[in-house]
Amino acid sequence: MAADEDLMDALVRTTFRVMAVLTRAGAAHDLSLTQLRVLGILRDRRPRMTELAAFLGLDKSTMSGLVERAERRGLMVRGRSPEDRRAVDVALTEQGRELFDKVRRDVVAELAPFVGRLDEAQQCDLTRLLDVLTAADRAGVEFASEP
Amino acid sequence: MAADEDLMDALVRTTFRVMAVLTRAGAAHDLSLTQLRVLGILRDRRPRMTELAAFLGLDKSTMSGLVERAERRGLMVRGRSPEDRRAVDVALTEQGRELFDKVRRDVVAELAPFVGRLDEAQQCDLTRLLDVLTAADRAGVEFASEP
DNA sequence: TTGACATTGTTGGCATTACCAACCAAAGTG
DNA sequence: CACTTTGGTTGGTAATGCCAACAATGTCAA
Repeated sequence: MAADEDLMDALVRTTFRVMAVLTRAGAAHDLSLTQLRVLGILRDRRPRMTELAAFLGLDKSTMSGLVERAERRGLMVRGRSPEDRRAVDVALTEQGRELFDKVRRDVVAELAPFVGRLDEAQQCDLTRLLDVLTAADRAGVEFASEP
Repeated sequence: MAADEDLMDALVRTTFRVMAVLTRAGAAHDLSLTQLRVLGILRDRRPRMTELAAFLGLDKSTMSGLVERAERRGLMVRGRSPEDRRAVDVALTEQGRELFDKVRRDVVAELAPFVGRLDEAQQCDLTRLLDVLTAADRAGVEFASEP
């Protein structure tokens, strides 16, 4: 059996498993996977709507609704850009940041049992391999702080 | 910085990246991520509705709609179980299997550039590490054929 | 055997996600 | 100043997913 296809299967399996963790952790705080991701992106950025949509691979109109609901919940704010009065900048509120950090802690706790199956050296190996895998196109996939 | 949190970040990043590939490959054939996953599960199983819902972590009623639409498209069939006349067995049709295989090929092609960044030895290492990570609870996360 | 209870799946109602097409407003271009 | 492009919103539709309520079976105790 081809090594690369085995790897792809493992990647897909892992993806679904991590997705389940993120979905559940988000849902515990009434956040969809997408909303959670938006919060993560906004954590260290202040993009405009179109940028955000491009990051996520979503339509502009989808972003409108997404941000609108999050704003109504007090998690984000929209403000017209000073430079370009058409553009809308999106930013986290303090409340949004706190909520994200809370969910992030839950995620870390839920992933711990899995990660704990590896010893420290293996963890480093795995991290490095995954970094290589996703290198050079990490745009828009940030969830956590920074490298 | 803690090795385990670095790893979790890498895992989440990878998850979003693979998810994007799966979503796009599915969408190219009018399949949502969830539907694609259902097809994958049915590939070597013939579960009843409740089992399927449990696999996916979804509500029974969600399954009803999901399977109903897939059946209307000719991808699956539902049949009352012979043993328990309340239960409904779900199975892939030939067409469903073909569609899944087609999408799977697309996914393999789209993942190839990423996987190709690793040499064969690294691929094996990564596969093994991911297998350890998701070991013992691979239920419901199968996408591809079999270990 | 019958009556209480549990399980299986469907239905209806709702909010969210996501797309597209159409639109307004602001910016850039000739 | 027209003309086009860009940035976002709105309205319409379909799909996803939850919950509560329900019908039909199955199970088990009295």
